[in-house]
Amino acid sequence: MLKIYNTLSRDKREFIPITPDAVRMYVCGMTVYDYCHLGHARVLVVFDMAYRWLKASGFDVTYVRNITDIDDKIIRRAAENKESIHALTQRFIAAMHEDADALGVQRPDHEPCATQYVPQMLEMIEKLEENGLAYRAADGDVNYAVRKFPGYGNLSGKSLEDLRAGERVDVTDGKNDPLDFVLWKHARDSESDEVKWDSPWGKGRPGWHIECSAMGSEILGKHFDIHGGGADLQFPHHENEIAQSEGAHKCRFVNYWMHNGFVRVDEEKMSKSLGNFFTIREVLKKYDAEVVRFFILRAHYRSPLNYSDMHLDDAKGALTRLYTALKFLPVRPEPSTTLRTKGLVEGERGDASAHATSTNSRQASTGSARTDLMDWNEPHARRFKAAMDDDFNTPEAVAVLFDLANEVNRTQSAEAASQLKALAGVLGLLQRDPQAFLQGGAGEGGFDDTVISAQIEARITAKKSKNFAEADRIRKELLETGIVLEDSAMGTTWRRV
RNA sequence: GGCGCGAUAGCAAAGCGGUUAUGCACCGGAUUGCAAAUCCGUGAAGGGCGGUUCGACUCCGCCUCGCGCCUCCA
Repeated sequence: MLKIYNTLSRDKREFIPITPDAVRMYVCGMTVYDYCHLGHARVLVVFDMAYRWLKASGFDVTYVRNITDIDDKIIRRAAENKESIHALTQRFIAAMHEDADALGVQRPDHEPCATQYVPQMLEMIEKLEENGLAYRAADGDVNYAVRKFPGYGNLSGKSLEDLRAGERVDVTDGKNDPLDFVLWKHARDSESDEVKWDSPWGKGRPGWHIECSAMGSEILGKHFDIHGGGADLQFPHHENEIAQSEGAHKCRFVNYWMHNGFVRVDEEKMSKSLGNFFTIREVLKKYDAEVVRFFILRAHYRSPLNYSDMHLDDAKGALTRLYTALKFLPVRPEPSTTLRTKGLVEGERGDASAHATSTNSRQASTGSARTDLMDWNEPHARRFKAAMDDDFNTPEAVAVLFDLANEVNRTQSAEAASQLKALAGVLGLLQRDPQAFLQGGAGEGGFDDTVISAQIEARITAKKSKNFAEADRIRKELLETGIVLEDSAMGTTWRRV
């Protein structure tokens, strides 16, 4: 039984989908005007993990992660760069995909761009107007009348009074209440036609919050299961989404709200305004993408995650241990063809759901494709599943991986090795050829493979003639370039530090 | 100021009212020509003060400290 911590109820509860066996999930994605940083990487990886686990648990998942391709910062940046909005956003959407792909993030089922859903947004704003929740301000903007929505503040645990008491809310422009937010921004003369859309309220462009409400309901329906995003979106963004969606549709919007914790640098939130951010691609120059993914998954998604080279080094060492366990062992064949992949996915689904629905008969009929690949009754798998079902407790799940690695090293069991690879695969980890990972490294200079092989041969010759001084010299020389040699019964292998 | 989250061994990070988390580092042993890797073993913890309990790292209260949201932010 999967339990999810729901920000709305502030506790962990059993996950019950609206439609049996199906999950509809929406996650707030990126505003594309710059490269993604590690904070974005965390959202990508965390919800990819949730997506994978839901699928592995037998749910038919529809995952939507939007792209904000129109907003103040985009407009400003495009102007600075003297390029079109479209050129700018396309560039950074491509960059985002590169980064996400590198991190092993599966593409969502839908990746809608805000600019493609303006009609739906207009429709929603009109509904809000009809329902008496939106009004046209003197400056031409259309605003949401927050005080007219009774549940405002429920998600973030704030009351309107508390919010008003805060001195940080600007009392400006045409808002009836300082807490009201913009649904539709009127066009300014200075702005290019590229950011102007026709509307019943004249030319303009959508406010930020409306896009998620409109795209969510358009693609997933008015009421869906899971909505996620970074913890900083809890207020006001998600609070406003609720007000918009429930205000327009007059029905419940989302059942489970999930928020991931921040990435920090020196115990401070990584953010653009603080300037303490590292872009994904920057980090990937120094660390293997899988190390970064492992680093993220090794912490619980709701906890803060401190970034530093030291921690990445630590993660690399840990992942190395896992891959080392798989180094000499044959694991079951990779699903390389599409048919095979399809079979795997379906089997995964059926198998896990059979397990999830405990002891019924589905197991026999659906387990076949996957049974040889994954035995969910195996003790490690059970522990892994229990951990993941407990609000996606990946640190615990990863601990199971290490216990399995120990068993592999101890028993040299191909079954254990296969199980290790299969369970790790559920997290999007450990799917590469171990040698490729161990010998990969950042590839900053040093010897190439042929030189290394030659050196290893030379060392073996030296060892045979008991010339240990020479053998040690070669080993030391390689070590200085970051190559570690490991002798074993199977011969000498090497890896990069 | 309002609201919320957190404090676990040298570092990182989980579960759990009583029984080894896990990874890295450390120490001892096995293995190795020596290493590395691996295995076995030891050591190392729960911010402070109270309370509940036969028993608390785990529940409750208070305090201290840290972080976050209240403005764009993943």
